[in-house]
Amino acid sequence: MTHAAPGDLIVDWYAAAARDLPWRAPGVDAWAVLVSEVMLQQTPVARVEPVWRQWLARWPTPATLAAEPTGEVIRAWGKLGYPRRALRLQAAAAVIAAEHDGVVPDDVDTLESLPGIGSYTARAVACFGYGQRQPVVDTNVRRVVARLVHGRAEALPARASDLGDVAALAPADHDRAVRFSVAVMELGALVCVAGTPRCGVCPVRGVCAWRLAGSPAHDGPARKVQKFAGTDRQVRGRLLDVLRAATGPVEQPELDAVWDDPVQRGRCLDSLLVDGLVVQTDDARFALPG
DNA sequence: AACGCGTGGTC
DNA sequence: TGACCAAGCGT
Repeated sequence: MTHAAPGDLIVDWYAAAARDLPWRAPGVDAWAVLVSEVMLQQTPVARVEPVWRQWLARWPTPATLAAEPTGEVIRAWGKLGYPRRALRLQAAAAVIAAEHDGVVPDDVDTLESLPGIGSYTARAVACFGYGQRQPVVDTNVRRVVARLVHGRAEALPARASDLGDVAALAPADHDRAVRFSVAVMELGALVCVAGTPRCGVCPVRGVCAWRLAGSPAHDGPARKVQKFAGTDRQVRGRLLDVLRAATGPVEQPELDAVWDDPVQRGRCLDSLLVDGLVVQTDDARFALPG
């Protein structure tokens, strides 16, 4: 008797267990997929959903986003976090509009050359947006591969061989291989999670190298969790929050009120100016870019 | 290659 | 309750 390959088990599990997410609906185009993928970089699904709907209703094509004042784009990004992503997404839209006839490229290398689009996002767009057979490796997938294939408790740092590891798990059939790429991510997001994995409901528990090894604890160094309170990130967030809420340019004292330490405050405001998230007006006030 | 970059939910 | 976590990217 033959055993189903892990990739097939994961695809079949996905058919029954996948979340019903709007960017996975039939007819969602590559632009909508691209917007979702950039928003989902480090931001949870629940917070992305409403903003993604608003963006696609407002900017249904790359050209429409490219034509918008950047301040409006930053404002519409809202509190998704890491607002430089909004800047880069608009810059990518501008390249798509100017150099690709407004059509999101379907080639991984071309996608990867766009601002804010790296290895993960390029492959996600090619696979989810264009139905290509592509290994798509994010943190969830690296964790699944670490356990299922390598018998380790936690993901290793990203490395070039990740793509081959995932490709080796994919079913031979084209359509199933395409679905496998999203399915293995979903498995990592719902079952093979970072905290306590739900091995009892895992479709590949019987062939998982980590389980078969007795679920050994992670041996390497614990990865350090980044601080937030008191960091420049927090200060930048507060400064930008004031500017997003304002209808026009704001005076310096209004920004000074968000943080006591003038040195750190000044450094953060300057970095926002350097990033292009904030501009200074002729009369020395501050605003989102026009 | 390690680090900086936002925000809010969870246990 | 604060540590941990969430579909990365650029430098």
